[in-house]
Amino acid sequence: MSRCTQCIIKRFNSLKKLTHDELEKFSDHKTSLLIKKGENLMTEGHTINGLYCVKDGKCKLTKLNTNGKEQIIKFVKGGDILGHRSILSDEPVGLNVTALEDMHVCFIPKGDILDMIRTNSQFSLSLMKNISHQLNEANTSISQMAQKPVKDRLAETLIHLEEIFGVDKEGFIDITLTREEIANTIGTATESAIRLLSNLKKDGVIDLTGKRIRIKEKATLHNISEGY
Amino acid sequence: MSRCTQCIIKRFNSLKKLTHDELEKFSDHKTSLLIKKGENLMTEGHTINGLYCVKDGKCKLTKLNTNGKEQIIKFVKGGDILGHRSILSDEPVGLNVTALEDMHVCFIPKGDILDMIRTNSQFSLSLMKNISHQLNEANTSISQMAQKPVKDRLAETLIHLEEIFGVDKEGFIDITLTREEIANTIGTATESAIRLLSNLKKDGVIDLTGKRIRIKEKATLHNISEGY
DNA sequence: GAATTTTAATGATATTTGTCATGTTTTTGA
DNA sequence: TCAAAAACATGACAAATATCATTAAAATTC
Repeated sequence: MSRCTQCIIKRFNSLKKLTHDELEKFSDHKTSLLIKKGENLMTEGHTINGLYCVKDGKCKLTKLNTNGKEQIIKFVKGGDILGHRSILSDEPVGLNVTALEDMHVCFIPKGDILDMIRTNSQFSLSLMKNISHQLNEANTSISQMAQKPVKDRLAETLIHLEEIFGVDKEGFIDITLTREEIANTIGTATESAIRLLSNLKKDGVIDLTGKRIRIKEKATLHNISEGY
Repeated sequence: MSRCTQCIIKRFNSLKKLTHDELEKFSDHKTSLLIKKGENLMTEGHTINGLYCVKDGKCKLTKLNTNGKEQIIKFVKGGDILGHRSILSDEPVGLNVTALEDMHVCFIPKGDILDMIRTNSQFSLSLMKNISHQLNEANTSISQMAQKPVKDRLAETLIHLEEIFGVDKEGFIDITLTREEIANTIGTATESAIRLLSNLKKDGVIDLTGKRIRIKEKATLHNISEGY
């Protein structure tokens, strides 16, 4: 099995704060796994006993509401880590993590992570920075969900998706989502999301080819996201 | 000036993980301040260089949206700490902190906090736990804002306010908020909040006496919050 | 303590958003 | 490759929520 020391992915997350020897220790205990498209890596309410490092693939982090509706809280791609919030707060997992395409992830046991936090304060600080940043993003999201109309939130989401996943060679946002998933991201009915996307296309702000979305006028989209 | 070692408040937050000597060090550098009702302790976008420990008083944490509307993200009372998210992620403050009544807070410089994180891993873990918990709460909040109707969110908020602030001897929730602040918490128009509160009163679920709110039927309120 | 400002309340109405129904297109899987 | 299922699209309508206008009540200030 490949070694963490050789893995390029660690450069993108808190594991970059570890020394060669520390990484070797992780390598000895880690397991690699493949999560196929549609499968769950973590499930809301369950307990996990370790941290996941996403080598590649894309996933959605969701919450099931009391009314049975799925809310997409966040998208995660290769390079990110998952599960640290749960093991740090010693609470069950708060979100479902579902693969949007096949994913390769590594699992590092909780004990190793906690040991490392005790001995490597740089690692510790990096994890705190990560979660603190996420908390700030979440707070912004609360505000936008509460105050912005659906149209504005859709515009915001499209820009955000392009930022996270980038674009392919033809300029389409490099993620495939159903209209329902887009609706569940912005917190609206699927039909509303479809209608608003159609309008944006009609207005020449975006291109739609099946599930593929290309932003044509980012400035306009940005204005819409701010209510203009 | 009073010493941290003598302060009862530290029992309620991460400072409880510090030894007597460590607290003494904080005491030497800390400053106490009074924030009067209506004044800001922190302002969105500003930089702070330390952590605040709230000795007593209550405050609201808000965000100003691009459309000029205020969103209340969280309520904080004596015992909590503030500003750690910002200094840990090395980002500007993300929220305005406004006193809802006079507050006494202590300020501990960033350098002392960061030093302590490096040397006391229990303190470090406690801070992580705190932020991780907050992140989980924020994610839940996103989901509820996005998916639940205003009425449900109001019911949820009333229960939440009672949990945080408790009740006075007559059973009224021990916090004074304007209708506008309640509206800004649940993310709706002030008129809508007023109407829904009046309905809850008419239905005998709550009592309203001016700004004072008493929950009469918590079970009913809980059902409403889940859409029944 | 009277005047002024802020807050609360409520009706009328407009807008936004959701739901239901229906048909089409695309994707999936035997 | 064809049938079934899922996803997409759109119209018609209903429900939720916001906005505007007005009045009443409460709090603040001079």
